[in-house]
Amino acid sequence: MPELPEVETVRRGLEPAMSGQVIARARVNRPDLRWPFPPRMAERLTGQTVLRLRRRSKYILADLSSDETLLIHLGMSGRMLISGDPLGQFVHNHPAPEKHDHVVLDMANGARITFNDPRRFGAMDLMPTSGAEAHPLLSKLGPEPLGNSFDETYLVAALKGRNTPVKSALLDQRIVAGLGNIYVCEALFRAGISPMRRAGRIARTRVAILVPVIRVVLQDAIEAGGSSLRDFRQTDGELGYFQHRFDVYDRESQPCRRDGCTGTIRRVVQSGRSSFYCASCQR
DNA sequence: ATGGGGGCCTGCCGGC
DNA sequence: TGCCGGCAGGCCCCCA
Repeated sequence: MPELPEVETVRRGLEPAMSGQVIARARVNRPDLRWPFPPRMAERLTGQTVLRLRRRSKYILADLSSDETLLIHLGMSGRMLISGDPLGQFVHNHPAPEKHDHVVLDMANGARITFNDPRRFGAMDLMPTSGAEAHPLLSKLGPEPLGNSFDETYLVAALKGRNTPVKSALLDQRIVAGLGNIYVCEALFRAGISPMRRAGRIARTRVAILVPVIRVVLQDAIEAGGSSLRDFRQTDGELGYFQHRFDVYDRESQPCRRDGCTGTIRRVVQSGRSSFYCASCQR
């Protein structure tokens, strides 16, 4: 579900409750999500201090005082909700447990972090902090789209010779890590590039436009607290609101929002996923 | 190597 | 009101 902006929103939401704080008790309510949890996960979490919370692509990484790192992926429907009174600013107590509450972390500061994931496409794992980037889920990821190494030169080279539609190429996490269906659609609209265009056949000048466009879309979405369509919630349960700013995603048959364009947003299916675009604006 | 499709799960929504 | 098919923001794996 959550793409880079949603994961970053969750990471930022977790920071005040978790960063620098001790996990007093970890409860693991089932043996697996998408994959089995690592052995003795609850014991390995209990008593550890969370040194810091990082994000890589759509993964949250919690570095622990045990020199292990907890990897968290929200899959399609995963939520990390905070309850309790970590900073003395909330009056409510922990809510009643809900179906699909799979992992619960009680922090020594009184905060409770609940991982809820109905579809169980999410994941958690533990690995040594040193060499975490070698984890099988992380080792093949491409550059961070908000990082310095993602630039025109890189993207031109990465798309070169690719016959696949640019839509599929930008969803490929080995090319750039963190984009999903929504933000690829939105970025291609802002760049005026058709999702069906072959990745290797985009003029360099247009790839040069695409790079900053991707960055700005993601930054705009982070500032808006992500997009909430069906499942996504921030750590306080609030909705993000970037969905109100979509130009094309989920806007089939609605008018194009670009000034002066009289086109209509269309939906096509590309490798099993919906693409939304304006055929007048995007070539 | 590259590209496309299936499958994993549950929940929700629209149509009948 | 109830049932059923279709669909969903991700990602791994297999096949051609």
